[in-house]
Amino acid sequence: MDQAGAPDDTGCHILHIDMDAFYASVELRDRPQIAAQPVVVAHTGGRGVVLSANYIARGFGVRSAMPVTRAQRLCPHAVFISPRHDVYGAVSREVMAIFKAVTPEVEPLSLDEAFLDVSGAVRRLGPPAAIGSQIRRQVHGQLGITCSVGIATSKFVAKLASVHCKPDGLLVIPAGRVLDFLHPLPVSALWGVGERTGKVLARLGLRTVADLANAPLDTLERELGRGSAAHLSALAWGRDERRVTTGVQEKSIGAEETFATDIGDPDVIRRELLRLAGRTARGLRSSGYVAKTISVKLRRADFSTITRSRTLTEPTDVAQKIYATACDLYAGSGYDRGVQLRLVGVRVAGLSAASAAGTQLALGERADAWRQAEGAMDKITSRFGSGALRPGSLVTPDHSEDDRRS
DNA sequence: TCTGGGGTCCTTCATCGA
DNA sequence: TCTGTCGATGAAGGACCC
Repeated sequence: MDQAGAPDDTGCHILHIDMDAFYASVELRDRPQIAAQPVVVAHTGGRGVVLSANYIARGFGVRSAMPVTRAQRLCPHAVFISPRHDVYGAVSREVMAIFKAVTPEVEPLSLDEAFLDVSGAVRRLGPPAAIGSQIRRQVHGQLGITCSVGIATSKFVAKLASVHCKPDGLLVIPAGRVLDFLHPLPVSALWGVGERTGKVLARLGLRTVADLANAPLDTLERELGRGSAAHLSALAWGRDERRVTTGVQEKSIGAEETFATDIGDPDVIRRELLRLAGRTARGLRSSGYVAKTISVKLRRADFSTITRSRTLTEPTDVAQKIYATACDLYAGSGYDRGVQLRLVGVRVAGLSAASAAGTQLALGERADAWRQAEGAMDKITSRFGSGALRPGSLVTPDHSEDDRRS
């Protein structure tokens, strides 16, 4: 979908690069014998959803985030593959390395996409469109997968451009053509318009970005709140001042789990909280953070969800502390009286560098002992795998720790 | 149809201290 | 001393994204 002729990329220094059907493409690269078949990456045999589908499967109506059971009905002859997150992570690091060889101004958004500001690379590598083409060739040649590149004067328009030229395309939106490109699009194309906001806008008769751009701001404020109204109105006029930022700091770390079948037994729930607290604490330690606020998420069988949180007096990265707080919050929710749950989650926020918090942590001798013990466990699991060590309460005769997963 | 898991951001409400 | 106000902060929930 390359544009014919040389597009006018003057001033278009922002590139949005997005791998095409990333997980599925990696799987196809490693199994070329199924390249002509519909391929779906998902956890099967439970309550999983589709993580990625190749374009053949999409032709049957299969989409990301769709329940696996539905995907199986739509495309029963598809090849269903369990995800290999470690492989995707490794490919992602190679992709990001290619980007960083072009410019240090790289802002990863997820494993498979990033913004690049190439204003500093133009003199060395040529105009933005040429840089985009070079990156596409390099990703394909080096990694065997394809990507799409959107090029514009702002992040938001660059992102829409890459969506527009998928798969395996490159699209430049010249500075003077932004509104021509933007205004015919449906409002759902805007960042921040999901199912809920889409319904509100539809009720107001606003279907295209042009409709939204020309809507009275006070009406939008009344319906959506001041912040969202200003945000969407600015986007609808192509205004997006956000710069490409590198080294974005994480704000929270957590883990959650959906059970294969709903569970009401508080002992089982607490065991799950212990496991999730362990995963969360390991995430904190491997990133070098401690956290001050701990929250639990509890989702009932009918999908209604509550969260409960508590801020500690001192930050922690100790699983036992996170677990104890999570249990307290679970008890305080009243859900520990046999309420059937389909999901539990543990999340920590208010992150700060563990190195800066070291002296405070040492004040609690007991916490410090736990910390040292869990640090030793980290070393063992990093060497022998995550199954090598676990708290005694997670060892059951008939289940491995990870068998509970749907 | 039946909804994962990891996140961010925003809004609203309650509380507390000045 | 009492009351009202205001800003900061925390908690909770929801919408959204990939």
